[in-house]
Amino acid sequence: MRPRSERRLQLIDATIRCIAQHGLSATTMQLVTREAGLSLGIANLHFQSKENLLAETLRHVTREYNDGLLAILTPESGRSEETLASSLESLLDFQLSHGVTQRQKMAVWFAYYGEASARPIYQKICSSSDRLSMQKVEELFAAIIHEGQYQERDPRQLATGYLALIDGLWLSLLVAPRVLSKARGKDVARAYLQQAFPRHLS
Amino acid sequence: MRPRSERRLQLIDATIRCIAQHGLSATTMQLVTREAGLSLGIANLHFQSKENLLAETLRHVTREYNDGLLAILTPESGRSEETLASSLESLLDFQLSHGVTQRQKMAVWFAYYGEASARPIYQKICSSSDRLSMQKVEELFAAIIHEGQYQERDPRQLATGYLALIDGLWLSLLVAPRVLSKARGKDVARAYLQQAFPRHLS
DNA sequence: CCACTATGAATGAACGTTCATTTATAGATT
DNA sequence: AATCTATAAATGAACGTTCATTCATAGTGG
Repeated sequence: MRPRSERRLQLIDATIRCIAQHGLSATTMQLVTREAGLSLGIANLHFQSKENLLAETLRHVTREYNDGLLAILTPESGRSEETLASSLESLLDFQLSHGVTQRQKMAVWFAYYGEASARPIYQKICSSSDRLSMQKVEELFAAIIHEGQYQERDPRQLATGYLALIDGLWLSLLVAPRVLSKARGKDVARAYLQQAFPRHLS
Repeated sequence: MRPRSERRLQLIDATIRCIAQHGLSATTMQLVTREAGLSLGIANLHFQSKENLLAETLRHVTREYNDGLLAILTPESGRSEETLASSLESLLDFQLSHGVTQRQKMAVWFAYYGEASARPIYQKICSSSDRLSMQKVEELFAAIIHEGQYQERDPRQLATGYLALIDGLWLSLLVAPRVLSKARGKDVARAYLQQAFPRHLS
C-alpha cells in the first residue's frame, strides 16, 4: 500500500510509456495498469475514468515542460551573472535537450496534438501551454531587440517563427530520426536565432 | 450501384471528414459509412479492413499534397516564364493556400502523425512524403543559392528549417487558429525565406 | 445467368467500469 | 505490548457496451 500521490505518478508514468509504445488509440486500461505493475481497477480508483487519466497525463507532461521553460525565462533577482545572451543559449539547450527530445515525451506530445482538434480538453491544455511559451519567448526576444538595438524586428513574429520551427523540428526528430539528428536540429534552430540576433549568439 | 473507384473515393472523403470532426480514435466504420451515406459493410468490401481504409486515406491526403508540390517544383520545359524567384513565391503560396491549410486536411495530417510513432505503416507513408518534400525544396534552394551567389548557405539546412517551420505553423493554425491567422503565418514563413534569399523575394 | 455491388442483422472479441472482497496501516483501548 | 477497530488501498472477476468483421440475402448490369 502506497500513498495516493505516489500511485498517481506511477500510473501517469506507465501511461506515458504505453502511449509512446502503442499509440494513444491502443492505450488501454489493462495495458497501463499492467505496465505499472498494478491491478486493473487501480486506475479508476485514483483517476475516476480513463478520460481523466489521459487528461492528467497530458497536464503532467505539459507542466514538466513549462516548469523547465519558466526556470530559464523567468528573471530571478539572485542570478546576477545572467545575461540575455545566456538566456537565449539556455533556451536553445533546453528545447533540444535530451530530456525534452526523448522519443517518449515527443510521442506523447504529438499523440495528444493529433487528437486535440476533436477533443476540447486536450485543445485547451495544449493551447494554454503554447500561449505561455509564446509570451515568455516574446518577452525575451523583445528585451534582446532592445538591448541589441536591432532594427526592423518584430518580437511577436520572431517568436511565432521560432516556436513553430522548434515544433517542426520535434516532429522531424520523432517521425524521421534517421534523417534529422538532434545535433543537426539544434544547428538549424541556432541558425534561425543567429539570423535574428547575430550579436547575441556566437 | 457505382464503380469501385468512385466508391473508394467517396469512402476516403467520408473518412477525412470523420477524422477531422471526431479524431482518429473515435472514427468508427459505422461513422464513416453513415457519413458517406452507405451501408456498414461497404467499407470492408472495398478496403478489406479498417486498417487498410485508414492507410489508404493517409496515402490519398499525402499524394494530393505531393502532387501539388511536384507541380510547382518540377521544372517543365514548356514554361519559359518560370523563374526560381517565382517558384519560391509559388511554393509559399501553395503551402499556405486555402486548399492545404483547411482544418480538415491539417487535422487528418496531424492525427496520423500522432499515431505514426506506434504504427510503422503510418510512419512509412509520412516519412516518405517528408523525404520527397525535402529533396525538392533542397533542390530549389540549391539552385537559388547558385543563381543568387549567396554565400555561406547550406541548402540542406535551410530546407530542413523551412519545412520544419511550415509544419510548426500548420500545427499552430490547427490548435490555436485564433492566436495565429493564416495571413500572419504566411508572413512568418515569408520572413524566413527573405532572410535566406533576400534578392529572390520582394 | 453470372459476376459484381450493396445491405444490415448477427457475431464474437475487446474495452471501460463497477463492486464485493481482501489486505495494509494507523490510532485507540486494554 | 498486544489487541481491536476504522479507514483507506488494492484486487480482479463480472457486466454491459461498443466495435470491426462476417455473411446470408438482395439488387443490378452485361
